[in-house]
Amino acid sequence: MSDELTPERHFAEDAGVVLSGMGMPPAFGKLLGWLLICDPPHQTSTELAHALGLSKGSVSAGMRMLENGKLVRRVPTPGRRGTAYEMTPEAFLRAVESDQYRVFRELMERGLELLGGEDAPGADRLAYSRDFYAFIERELPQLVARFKREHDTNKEARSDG
Amino acid sequence: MSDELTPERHFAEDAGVVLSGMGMPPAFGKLLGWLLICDPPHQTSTELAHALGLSKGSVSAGMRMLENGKLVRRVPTPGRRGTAYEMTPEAFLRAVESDQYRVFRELMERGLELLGGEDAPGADRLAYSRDFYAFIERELPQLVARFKREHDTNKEARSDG
DNA sequence: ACGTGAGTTCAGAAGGTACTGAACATTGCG
DNA sequence: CGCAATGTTCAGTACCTTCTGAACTCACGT
Repeated sequence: MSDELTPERHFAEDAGVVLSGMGMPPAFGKLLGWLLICDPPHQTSTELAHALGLSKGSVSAGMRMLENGKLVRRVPTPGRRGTAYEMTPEAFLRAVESDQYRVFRELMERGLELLGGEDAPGADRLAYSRDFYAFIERELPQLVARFKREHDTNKEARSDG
Repeated sequence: MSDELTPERHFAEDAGVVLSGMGMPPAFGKLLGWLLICDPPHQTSTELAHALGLSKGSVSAGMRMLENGKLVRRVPTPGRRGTAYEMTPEAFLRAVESDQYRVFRELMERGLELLGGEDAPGADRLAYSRDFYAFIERELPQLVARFKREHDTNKEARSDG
């Protein structure tokens, strides 16, 4: 590992701090941050470990998490040794669409069952919150789709101009 | 603390598990879950501690966090001793609108600066992600507003019918 | 003004989690 | 087939966070 702090490395460390503040392991955030800006975009585990000063074990665990979340994918490395990864182009879109809202909605569904249904005394706030998360869960994918559409449109406009 | 597991208590414990899985202290989730369904809706610290089997210290810390996040507010308790809290009616709406997306966007702005601007080599993915979070940050409040509108409309329709 | 109950703060303990490093497995190349 | 390098697993460690319990402060009511 190099001890000098390149801008890339600096950003990866920042990402580690932010993500760990959200309950993820720091190494997870560092890997994600690095993969967001590294050149070339695909990196092997060894390269990642070296670039970020992490042990092979940490990289292995972190990459497994990233793969599970579909934030990263393996890329074939013909000729070269080892497995390389790169960030999914729409990693962050997926992260936002992800099931964090579903988890909340399900929690509240369970709560409504425990209380004895929507009309049970004291269930009004719970039902309202459940409705809200169901709404978000339903609408967010559409919002993301709209971003993609609008962004592509802008890109075309720029290259036309 | 009572050791029996009422439905309300059970739900609060569930909420503690879910929230702690998201990087929040378990006590924070328990308090939030309890306040979402308790009857009456306003509860003093002592009542909360008793209901959830938490120490006064934990309740104090947890309620401070909830207050900071504007998820809970103090309610005046004329006559009675102590401070009572109740959940903000739109607590979860606020939680979704909250600044988690801003944090990401700012992280990526910082990254772009470190790399030397939007056109720096390797900055394309970062710029795209930044655009995305900026978009979400902009649109989510509108989505939440739409939920409120539609929900109110539905309520009127129900009470009219 | 005093006493009582409520809330905050803080030090210490307990528990949990992430990281490391070494042993093991696996894959590609000579 | 063996060598070398890569990736995985796992036990141990170090760290960090949360919770408790006690001491303290504060405010109300009598």
